Amino acid sequence: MPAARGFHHGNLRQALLDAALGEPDIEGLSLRQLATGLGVTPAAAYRHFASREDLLLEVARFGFGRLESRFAQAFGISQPPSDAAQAQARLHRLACAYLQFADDEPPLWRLIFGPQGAAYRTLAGLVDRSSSYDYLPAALLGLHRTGVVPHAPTELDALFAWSAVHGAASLRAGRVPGALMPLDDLAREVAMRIVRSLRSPL
Amino acid sequence: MPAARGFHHGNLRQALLDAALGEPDIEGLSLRQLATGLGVTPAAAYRHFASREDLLLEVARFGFGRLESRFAQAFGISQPPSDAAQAQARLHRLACAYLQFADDEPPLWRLIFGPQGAAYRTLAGLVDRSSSYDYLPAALLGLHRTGVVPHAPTELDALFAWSAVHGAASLRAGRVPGALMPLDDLAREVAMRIVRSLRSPL
DNA sequence: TCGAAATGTCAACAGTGATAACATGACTGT
DNA sequence: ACAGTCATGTTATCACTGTTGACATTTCGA
Repeated sequence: MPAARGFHHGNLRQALLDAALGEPDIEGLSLRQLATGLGVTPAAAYRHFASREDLLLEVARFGFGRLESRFAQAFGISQPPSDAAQAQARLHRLACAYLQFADDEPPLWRLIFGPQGAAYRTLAGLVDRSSSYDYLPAALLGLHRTGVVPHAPTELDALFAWSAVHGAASLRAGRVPGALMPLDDLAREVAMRIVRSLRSPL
Repeated sequence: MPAARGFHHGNLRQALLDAALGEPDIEGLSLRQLATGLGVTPAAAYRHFASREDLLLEVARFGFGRLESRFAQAFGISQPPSDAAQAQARLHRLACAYLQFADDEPPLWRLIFGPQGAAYRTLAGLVDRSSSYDYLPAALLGLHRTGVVPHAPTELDALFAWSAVHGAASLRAGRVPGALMPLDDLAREVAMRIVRSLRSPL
């Protein structure tokens, strides 16, 4: 258990993580710059992280936590929605949270969902056992329970919904022109169409 | 105009591009390794590319061309579909092409749609004026013309469709468990739900 | 044929991740 | 209070990277 302030620098580990979080291009950061920027020798970083990759993995882990807490807050109290409007609002909030994360913290977004993101996610064991998987299906189930949607949503329905939201966030993060509308509008349009895809007959 | 075979190596430029295409991690490639692997001095590469980034940009340009040609082939003859089934098949083929590209050439996919992808796309000026933008809207329009969909699809409809397909491809490329079904099935499910989202009332 | 342009080599620079050997601050048990 | 041990830092160094400038050679056109 590291003391609140060590001797030379005082929890350098956290300082490195914080500095990494402040970097505009996390994947491209330089350990040496980070260390010297903190007034410490490059080699000092290796007392706290086995490698550069290890640092990035830790940052990714933190980023996932942040995303998941956004989800949790957007999901709201886990009581089943009593109202159709409530159920739809919940889905809308989830879409907003996803998009907002991409908007608020592009470096973290790129780190997590970028090319190496898959590696980070699996190495950190963070997606497969993450409850992030569960928010969307739960929201869809709420739509069914409140009568918005006739059939109980399947796993494929959830995957489709996730694809749509994730895709929208990706296009937005990628500055694709069409996706650069006010965030709330985009979220609403996406959520609305997900609902439509679920209640269309056959 | 470079001769088919130069003197020392013979069109080194193309050889470098080809070698880069064969690399498992294009963004992370080493110019020196690439050059020495081709039996040539590192500095030689700079006779053909201003920088490493310039090489990657060229590769990205090529990759976009490949993706677009897949789209073109999937779209098929540009005659308006006479049949509802034809219109739906066209959308399905487009989804397949997108997913297949992600499946067939992960390195290119990551390069193009990864974190720096936006930079490459804009620097290369390849997305904004690319006809890749037009295939999906055209396919949706075909759905309307053949009576599959009641209303003429809007730009937002096209954006949503793109998000769904792109998101599915991203999740698949990211090895998200749910997306690892046979490609054809995934494409079918996604295309079907896009259609549903379009023909649902209100 | 001869000069210019294209294309390569060589040598060097600064910057990077990483490691081994060493130094020192800070805690811990007696 | 002291001695020892561990945690944490420094120094020096390695191999590797992108990039550049000065030089060499090959090819091609006037």
